[in-house]
Amino acid sequence: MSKKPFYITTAIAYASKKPHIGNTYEIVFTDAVARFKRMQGYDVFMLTGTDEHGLKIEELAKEEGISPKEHVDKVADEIKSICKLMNISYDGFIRTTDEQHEKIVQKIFKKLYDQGDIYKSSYEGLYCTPCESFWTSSQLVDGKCPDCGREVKPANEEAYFLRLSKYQKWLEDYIEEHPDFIVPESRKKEMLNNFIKPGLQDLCVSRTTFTWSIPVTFDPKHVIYVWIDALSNYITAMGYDPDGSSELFNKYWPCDCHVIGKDIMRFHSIYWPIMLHALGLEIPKKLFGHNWILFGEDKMSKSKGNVIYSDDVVESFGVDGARYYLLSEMPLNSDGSITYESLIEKYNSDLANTLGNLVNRSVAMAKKYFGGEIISPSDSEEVDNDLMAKAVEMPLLVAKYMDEYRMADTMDAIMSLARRANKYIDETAPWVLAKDESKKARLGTVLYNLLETIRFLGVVLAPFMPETSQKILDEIGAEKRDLDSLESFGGLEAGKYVGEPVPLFARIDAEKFIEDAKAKMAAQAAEAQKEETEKEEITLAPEITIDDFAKVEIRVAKVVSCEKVKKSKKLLCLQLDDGMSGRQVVSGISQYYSPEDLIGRKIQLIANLKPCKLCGVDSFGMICAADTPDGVKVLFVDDSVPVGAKIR
RNA sequence: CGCGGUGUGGAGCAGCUAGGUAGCUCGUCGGGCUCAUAACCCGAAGGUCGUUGGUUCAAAUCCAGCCGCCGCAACCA
Repeated sequence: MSKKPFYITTAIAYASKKPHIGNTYEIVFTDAVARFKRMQGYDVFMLTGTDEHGLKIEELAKEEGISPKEHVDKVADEIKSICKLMNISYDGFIRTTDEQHEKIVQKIFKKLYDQGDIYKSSYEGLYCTPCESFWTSSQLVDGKCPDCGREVKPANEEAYFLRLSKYQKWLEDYIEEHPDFIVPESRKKEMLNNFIKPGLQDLCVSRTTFTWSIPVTFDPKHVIYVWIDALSNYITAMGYDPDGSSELFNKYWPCDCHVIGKDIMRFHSIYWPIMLHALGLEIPKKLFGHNWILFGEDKMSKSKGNVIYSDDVVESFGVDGARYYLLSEMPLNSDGSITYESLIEKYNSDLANTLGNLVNRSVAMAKKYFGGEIISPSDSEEVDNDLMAKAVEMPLLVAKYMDEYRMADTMDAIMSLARRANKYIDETAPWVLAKDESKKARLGTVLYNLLETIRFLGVVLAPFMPETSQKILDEIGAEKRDLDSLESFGGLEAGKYVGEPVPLFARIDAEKFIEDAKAKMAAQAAEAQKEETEKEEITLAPEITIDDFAKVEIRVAKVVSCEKVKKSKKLLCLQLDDGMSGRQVVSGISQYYSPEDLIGRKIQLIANLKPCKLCGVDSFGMICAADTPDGVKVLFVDDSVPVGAKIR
C-alpha cells in the first residue's frame, strides 16, 4: 500500500528584507502541519521559497552597490538560515530565479497567450516608480502615491493582460461549490463580495519599466510582472511543464493546502485558480489564510521599534520556546498579539512549570526510588485508569484539531495531559509510597504510568517541538516513538533505564527580562528614526514658472462648521467662510483632527480647484496641510489675516 | 442602508452550527504537599455572557434593532 501524498506550501517570501517573527509564524505553522502529516503516515512534500524579482529588489541592490542576483542570493541565504534556526523541515525550497522556474513561467505565459487568455493592450494611468504601481487619479493622496507618498508621473504603458473577466462566473461557482476551499470562512466572503461579485478587472501581467524579472519570450521588452511569476512557484517547483509534467508533479498536484497571509488571499483565491483553470490544471484543495501577529495592539514596524525577530526570541526562549509560542498563541478568527509579557508567561507557565517540571520530577523520582530502572506495572487502580484514558484520548484529540488546523487547541490538548499527569503525582504521592517497603510494587506502577504518560507527550510533541520531543523521549529511555504506539497505554519498555534529569526549560525572570527588552526596543526605535532621517532625500517636483504658480489661487478662509463624513474613516466635511458666498470642502484629515479642533480657525484654501465628489459628498477646493512623520498638520493662519485674503 | 468578523469574571480565550446547571489558561486570595525548575495539587472570590426587544416551558446559544471594536472594500483634491 503506497502512502497517500500530501502537498503543503507556504507563500514565498519577498526577498527584500529580513523577516520578523510574524513572517516566521507562517512557516512554523506549515512545518508543524507537515511534520504531523508525516507522522500520520502521509507522503508529505512541504514547499517554501523566495520571491526574488521586481523593481524593489533591483533598486535595493543598486543602493547596496551589488547586482540583483547577489542581493537575492544574500536574502535567500538569510531566509534559509532562519528556516534552519526554526527547525523547518521543508522538502523543497524554490527561488523564482531558479532557471527551471523561469523557463516554465515563460512557457506558461506563452501558452496562456496562445490560447487567448493573455492579450496585449495598454495601460494608462499615473505610475509610481518605487511602488511599481499604476494609480488612477482618484486613488492619489495629495496628488501623490497613496503607498509611499512620492511623486507619480503619467504613463501609458503597453502591457499584457490576463483575461480574468472570462472566468468570473466559473470562479464564483467554484468557490460557492467548494465551501472548504477558502479558510477561514470570513475571508471567503470578503473575496466573493468585495472582488468577485462586483466584477473582475483583467489583470496586468507584464511591465516594461524595469528589467529584473522574467522576460516575455516573444516580446522581449516586456518582463513578466509578479503574479504569474510568483504564484507559479507552487507548480514549477514540482516539475510542472505544459509539454509534459514530471512524476513528482503528477503525484502531488493538486496541492492540499496553501498556507498564506490574509493580505495575499486575494491573489490566491482569484488569480491563481483562474490561471490554473486556464492551464487545465486542478485547483488546490485549500487556501488557509492566517492572521497577523501584532505587537500588543500595533502592527510591527521598524520605526515603532517593536519588531521582534525570530533569532532574538530563539536566543531567549529556544527554538521550541519560540515555536510553542507561535503555535499556541494564534487565534483562528482574529489577529494574534505578541508581547514580551505573554511570551514569558506562556513559556514559564506551560513549558517550564507544567511540562518541563513534570518530566524533571518524574525522572528524578525514578532515579531516586529505583536507580532509574523502569518497573513493570502491576494492578491498576481507579486513578491510574483515569490517567490512562486521558493519555490515550490525547492523540485522537490532537488529530481531530489538526484536521481543522486548530493549532492553539492542539497545543492545549497536549498541555492538558501534562497537567493531568502533575495531578496524578499528587493523587498517588509517590514519596509516601516510598517510605513503605510493602508498597514498592505500587510505587513502581505509579512511576511507570507517569513515564508512559510522558512518552505520550514526547511522541505527540514531535511535530511541534522536535528538539524537546527528542530530549523527553531520550530522557525516559523510550524506544517506541511513532503515533501507532499511542493506540494503547503501555508502550514503554520495563527494565530499561531513564537518563539524568535535566531541566528542559529554564524559568525566565520576567521583570528583569522585560526591562532589558524595553531598553532594546527603545534603542531599536531610535536607530530606525535615525536611519529614516538620514534616508530622507528631498526630491523636488519639476520646475514651474511664476505663471504656473499664479494659476493656483490660495485664499484664507474660516471654518464655520465641520462634521465627520458618515461611513468614512478619513473624511471631514468643512463649511467655510471664504469671503464670498461660502463653500463646502471635504478633507481627509479625520484621523488627525476632530471637528472641534477646526471650527472657528482660519486655514488656507485652494480656491480654484475643480470640484469633485468624495464618498458622495461634494467638495469645492482643498485645504492646505503638511505631511509630517506624526501625521497630517493643517496649516492654520493667524487670526489677524482677514478671510478672503489671497496668499502668494 | 458597501461586505464580513467580533463583544463571555482582572487579562487572554472556548462554548453559539444541532437552545436545557457558564468552561479553560493566566492572575488574586486561602489551604495542602515536598518528588521537582520559589515548582506541583486542592479550594475560594470574581461574570445580569455589549445593549434593547422577540420566539420558547427554557436563550451566551435562534430572530430583529441598536452600540462598541476589528478586518476587507470604498475613500484621502
